[in-house]
Amino acid sequence: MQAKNQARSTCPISFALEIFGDRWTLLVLRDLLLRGRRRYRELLRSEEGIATNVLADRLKRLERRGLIRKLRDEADGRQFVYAATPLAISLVPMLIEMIVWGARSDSGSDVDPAFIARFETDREGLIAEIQAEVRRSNGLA
Amino acid sequence: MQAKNQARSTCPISFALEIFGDRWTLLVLRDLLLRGRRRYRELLRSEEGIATNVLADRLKRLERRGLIRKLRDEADGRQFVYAATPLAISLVPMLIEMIVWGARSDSGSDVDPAFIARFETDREGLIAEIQAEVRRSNGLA
DNA sequence: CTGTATCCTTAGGGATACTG
DNA sequence: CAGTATCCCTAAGGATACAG
Repeated sequence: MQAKNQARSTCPISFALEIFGDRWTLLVLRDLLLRGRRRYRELLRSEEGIATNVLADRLKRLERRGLIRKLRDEADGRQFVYAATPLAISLVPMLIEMIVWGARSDSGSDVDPAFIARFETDREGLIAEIQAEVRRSNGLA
Repeated sequence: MQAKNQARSTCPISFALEIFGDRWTLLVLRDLLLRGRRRYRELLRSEEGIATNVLADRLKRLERRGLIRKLRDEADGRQFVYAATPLAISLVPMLIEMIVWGARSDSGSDVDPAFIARFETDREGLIAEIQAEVRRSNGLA
């Protein structure tokens, strides 16, 4: 008896939603990919106030799905860090589009205008830079 | 006493998730924006099998949020159609990125390779074309 | 520090019957 | 056709105490 979720469709959006179609997963990925948070406690203290059990659950799911890996901190062997895999890093373009959409749609958002300007004029470069930064910080694990 | 959801953050991703951070909303938007489904019954018979009450609820939320409008069908005054607003249409780039990510990540997805090829070589054109098609079909309401 | 374990409550959502 | 209205049940998720 294989794990049978819920009648998997062949639609890629449906597939994506299986991974981050909930209220918390994408916020964790945001913190990992765009805010350089790599430790449990860092992820825990995000503005939205995720609960400890929920965070633990999301980290496990993301690891099972191959979006993150849990590594021992090289600087301090007693600590752990979560590193984004290439699969997660390839999600950056979508996250950027979501940020830009949200920033344009919500007057109450606090996105740096320089970020939007950069997006308008050099989308590819912006994405490449963010992805490079994640890879770099992964290397420093 | 204003409607107070849940400690709104100023993050645009958080904002976006308030609108479509669940298992169904984005599928409805997919059908409206990318599959030309405009009627209740059309939206209802998507492969994922949304329940009638859930669909009705999502359509109301989307209308309240300004992503769709419910219009009388001009061809048949007794029927209704749901039309994507510019706000929803501006979500197309993000949806496209999600599709491409899902298609690349899921071997079981059934995305047309020609779609991916077009994305690789002419992303802007592809997006513009899809958006134009939605606007056109809205005009025909 | 990095989580587990519990408890408890609510929202989400499937099934289905029904209505204008 | 285009939804409403229920019923019912489970999964999601807060709060908090505890553990390695």
